[in-house]
Amino acid sequence: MKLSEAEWQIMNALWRKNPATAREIMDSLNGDVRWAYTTVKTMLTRLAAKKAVAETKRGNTSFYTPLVDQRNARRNALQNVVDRVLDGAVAPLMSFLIEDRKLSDRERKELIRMLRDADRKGESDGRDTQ
Amino acid sequence: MKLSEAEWQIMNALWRKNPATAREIMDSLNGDVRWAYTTVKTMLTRLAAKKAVAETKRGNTSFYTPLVDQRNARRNALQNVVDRVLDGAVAPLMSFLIEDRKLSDRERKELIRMLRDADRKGESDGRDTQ
DNA sequence: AAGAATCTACTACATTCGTAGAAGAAAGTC
DNA sequence: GACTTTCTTCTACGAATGTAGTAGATTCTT
Repeated sequence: MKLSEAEWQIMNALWRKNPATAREIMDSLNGDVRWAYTTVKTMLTRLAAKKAVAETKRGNTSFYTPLVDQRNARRNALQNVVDRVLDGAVAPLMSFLIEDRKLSDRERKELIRMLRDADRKGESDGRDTQ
Repeated sequence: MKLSEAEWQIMNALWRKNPATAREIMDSLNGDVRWAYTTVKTMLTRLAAKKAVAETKRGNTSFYTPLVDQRNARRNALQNVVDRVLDGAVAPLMSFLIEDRKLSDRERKELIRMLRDADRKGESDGRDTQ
């Protein structure tokens, strides 16, 4: 499942509120996105065509629901970025997280904790993906 | 500077070997990419048009050089992914790194170290971006 | 019920993207 | 020098993307 940037906007709105009508989605789009109602409808129709969302009618109004799992979709997108953009390396992802200071103290500490856990696990089964 | 997926392939090849001719780039493209020579040329022409690469002629052959900084280009791309795909959150980036086990033991340990450093820094200036 | 507001389905249209092919010029090979 | 290989520049072309407009059907409002 490959989504365009505009489609991600819609999906993110839908994941936030589900199910939702086209208008609700339009209203909950992120700040810098200002689309005509019919633009939103077009995107939804396209997403329905590629089975990324389901469309259910009640009265003359359609309600939309995501059919793809958010976590999964994101993982695929990230993997794609690693492959295509980062040329397969995850190191740039780490520097992005750390050097570009996208993390709050809380996030940083949480990440350290998660890593320690993974570290313990990694040692026990001795895996080394690199 | 916005690059398409195909353009990333070219740029990554160019960053690996710089300067390079169209044929060298073609030959050093990543495994799953098999483009006709003229396809590579087309991409290079387009990249030159958008000032992402410079083209210099020697004899009847062009040599190409990246004009955009790799680190920078990647950072922008990642920021864009965070904004559009991850809806502004970095948490999914962390789980991707950790849960999807993209890290070798070495990378994991390195990451922990980097985080500790950043952590110390974060404490001293008391910043908390979240 | 008449008019206003809202929905839907269809159509549109310029750009960008992926992916070359053709034809002619230049260079390498024997 | 003739033939082969390789480069370059131009042109092409369908699919995907971003971004709606129109017109007709429905529903709400008073």
